[in-house]
Amino acid sequence: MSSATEQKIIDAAVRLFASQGYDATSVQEIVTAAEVTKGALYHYFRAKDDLLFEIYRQLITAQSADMDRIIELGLSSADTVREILVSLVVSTAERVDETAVFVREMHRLDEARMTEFRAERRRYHETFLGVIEKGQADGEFSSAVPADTVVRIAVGVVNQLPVWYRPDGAKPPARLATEIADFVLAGLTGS
Amino acid sequence: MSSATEQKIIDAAVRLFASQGYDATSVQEIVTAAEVTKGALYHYFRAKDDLLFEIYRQLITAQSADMDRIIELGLSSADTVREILVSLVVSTAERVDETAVFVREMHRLDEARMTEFRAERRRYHETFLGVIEKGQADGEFSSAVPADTVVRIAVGVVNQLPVWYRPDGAKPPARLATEIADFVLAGLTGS
DNA sequence: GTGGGCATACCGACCGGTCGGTAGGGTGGG
DNA sequence: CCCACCCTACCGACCGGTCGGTATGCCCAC
Repeated sequence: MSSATEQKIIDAAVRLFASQGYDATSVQEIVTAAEVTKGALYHYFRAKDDLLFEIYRQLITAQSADMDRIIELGLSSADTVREILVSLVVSTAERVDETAVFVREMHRLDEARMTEFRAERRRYHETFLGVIEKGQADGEFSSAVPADTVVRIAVGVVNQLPVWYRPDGAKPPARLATEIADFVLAGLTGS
Repeated sequence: MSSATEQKIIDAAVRLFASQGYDATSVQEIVTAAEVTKGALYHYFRAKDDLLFEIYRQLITAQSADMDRIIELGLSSADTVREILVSLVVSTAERVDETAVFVREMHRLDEARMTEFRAERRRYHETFLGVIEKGQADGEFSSAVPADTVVRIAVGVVNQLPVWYRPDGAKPPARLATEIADFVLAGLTGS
């Protein structure tokens, strides 16, 4: 449960962190943008980096839930991979700022949170990896390229999306998602 | 021409920026790590962010030169793409720290340098794009997926490489490069 | 002797975080 | 019904400390 004030602060923080970076954004800037005061911020958050962690948590939770939901559908390997990629690209496009912050400032987490976060990311990777390896074992995918490299490539594109994606660009997110999925599947099934 | 002191400063800066981030690294830390003093740093650089720009410049210059050299060989489209990818992956693996800094702190450049940098990156992208489009026009590659998406995917993997690549990992850079190139080429030629 | 290559001491701005205080809505004893 | 009490949400001036940058001068190679 998060109050309206709390969400306003997070929204402002995401926007500012994405455009200027975490360290370059002062707490004062955040509260000014959120139209609250420092007192309010430190009432809800113990420290500035709690904001970062909260942003990550929201993002990872949503992505993991998406993937789990898709896998449970029990589609073919190819369709599962396609759905995972499409949902990942579309949801990332909807949250470019969060993703940009996440990619750039991840390393600023403290030890404990970094460990927790790495575990969650590892789980995500290995689930995705499992889907591809199953497809290769079934003969549905080519085994020419190792599954872990394919996962790296897929995750790589998505994480770089904030660098070039513009909401007002020529290609809508769904189109981009389809193109990326097509390419990855062509690489998996071809040759 | 850069003096030994100048290069020591840049090397130390790259290492520290990569592990802690630009803002979280103080000028004092840099000069201590480089075993020089602030006087020396401000003798060679006008400001802290000159260091950033110098790091980018060295990276982009090297990559552009690599690509130009490969294109001049006049290989087939497939071999040209393969060589570009292999050289990109290998040289990025050799410069993980520089790439990590580049990806994470790029947005901190001031207006003028950002414009200059964007022009250089654009040139790189369009050259790569041209190679792929030529292959598609010749019928050597499939046109199923637009060339610009392929470029985005390729550059995306490389830029995310610092996140997961470890020099002491199981796969040597050349192996990784081959796998990535195989996958991209499978996507380009298949289906 | 003079200028490039530094060293050292220092400045002012700014930042994250604190802390004493307040406004206002709920609530329970009389 | 009401008022004393309290508690949550919030305010904003302020502090210790750090940081990028500068001013000044030494020193040695030419």
